[in-house]
Amino acid sequence: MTLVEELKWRGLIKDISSPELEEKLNKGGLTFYIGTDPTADSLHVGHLSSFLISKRLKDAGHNPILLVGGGTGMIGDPRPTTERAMISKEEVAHNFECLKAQVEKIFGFKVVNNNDWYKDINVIDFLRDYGKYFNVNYMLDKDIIRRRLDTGITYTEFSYMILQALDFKHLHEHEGVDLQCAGSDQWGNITAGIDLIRRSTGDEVYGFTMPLVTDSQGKKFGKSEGNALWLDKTKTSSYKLYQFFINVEDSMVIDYLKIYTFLSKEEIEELEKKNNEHPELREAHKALAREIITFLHGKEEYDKAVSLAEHLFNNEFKDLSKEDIADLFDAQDIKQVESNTNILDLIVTMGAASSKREAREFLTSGAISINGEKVNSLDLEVNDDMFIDNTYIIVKRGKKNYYIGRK
RNA sequence: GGGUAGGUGGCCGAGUGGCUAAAGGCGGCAGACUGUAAAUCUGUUCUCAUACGAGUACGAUGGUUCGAAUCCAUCCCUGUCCA
Repeated sequence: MTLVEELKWRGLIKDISSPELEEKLNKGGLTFYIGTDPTADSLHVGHLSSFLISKRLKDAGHNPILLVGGGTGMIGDPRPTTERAMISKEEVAHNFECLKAQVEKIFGFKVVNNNDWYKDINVIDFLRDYGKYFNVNYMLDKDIIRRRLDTGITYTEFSYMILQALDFKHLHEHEGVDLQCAGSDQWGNITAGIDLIRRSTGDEVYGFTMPLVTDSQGKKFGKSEGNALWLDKTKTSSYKLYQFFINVEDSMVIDYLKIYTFLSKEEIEELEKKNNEHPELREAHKALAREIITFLHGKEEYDKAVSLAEHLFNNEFKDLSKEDIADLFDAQDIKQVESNTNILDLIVTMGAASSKREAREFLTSGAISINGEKVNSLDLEVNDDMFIDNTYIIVKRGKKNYYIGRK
């Protein structure tokens, strides 16, 4: 299977700038880049699919560069709906440092910052050297701009595509970059860069995008309870990642294996078969969680997540020692609590409910368990006997939300 | 600058003086059923409160009124048309 055939099989190619790119991809030796803006201090699962492409291309003999947009991050890539809130320069700088460190650690690729070349371009040069290559009619024709015309878009965000085109050109001239890949929402920005380079230098460069990863409802994939799943394990524990992937819908799990893992076609087809015959075993889900967590955080973190899940879902934690619990849970997830308090207060201080009123609601609807036993009583007093190994107390809300308290 | 249509709870969207903490849908949370799946059904969903009640809220500020998301004034923002 050639690289392009594999990428297509995995469902990773949506738009491709020209047919000749396929040949070049199969041949190897291209220098390419992929970019992201420092809008937060960590990448999240939503970024993962397109970042993994850089790994696939690298393994096939291409040379990756990761651009973290310290400059573009201060402008804001237009979203389809509304204007972005601006991020302070200090925050962008901070986020940049975090992302750089993270990306180097996980992917091990060279990281560049577009602010390094923007800072020497003044307004007049910008308008003369780059602005002249962009007809406003051309810009208005881009899908993302058109969608914003009825809700409004500021000049700042309107200019974003010029900056990204400029990035492509800079990297083409200074780093030998001939290819840009990204998520499909970036297609307009990529083609803007290809056009700029062709018109200003005559060189032919390429781009391709991958489809947005969604769930079966067509919604963006990669959020748990509405929150992003961060690739920084101090922000999202391996256990949470494990839970997320193990709970993926059956109908999507094979697609996700193709997108998010490096398992071979044969291995994935084998898992597909198992998934069809015995979905309740969730072999495919387990493989998905295993591959991703091991890639991101290592085997040890993965084993820890599995062990924790087994204990929790088999209700085995009563026999655990305090050392086991301290080992299984991340210290950041353990809340300090006091004995001899009312159950309502306990639930609130542990974060399982946001107010006493809500805590009451959960208790009366049978959503709360303590150390594996359902609690309905509103006026239960929490005493020393309820702490495992006289140290920890485990509150469960709903089916799979666990909260750990330490005395 | 002028005309015009708008700005409602996380989102969409009804509501044109009291019965409105504000219909309905989506999303979220919880329960049942399951396989920690999907689908379905049920409850819940501004904040606080042991369900009494209180506080905040319909772009902003002021006003009319016993009473305003609803009327008036000024301002801000968005679309759209004209210049």
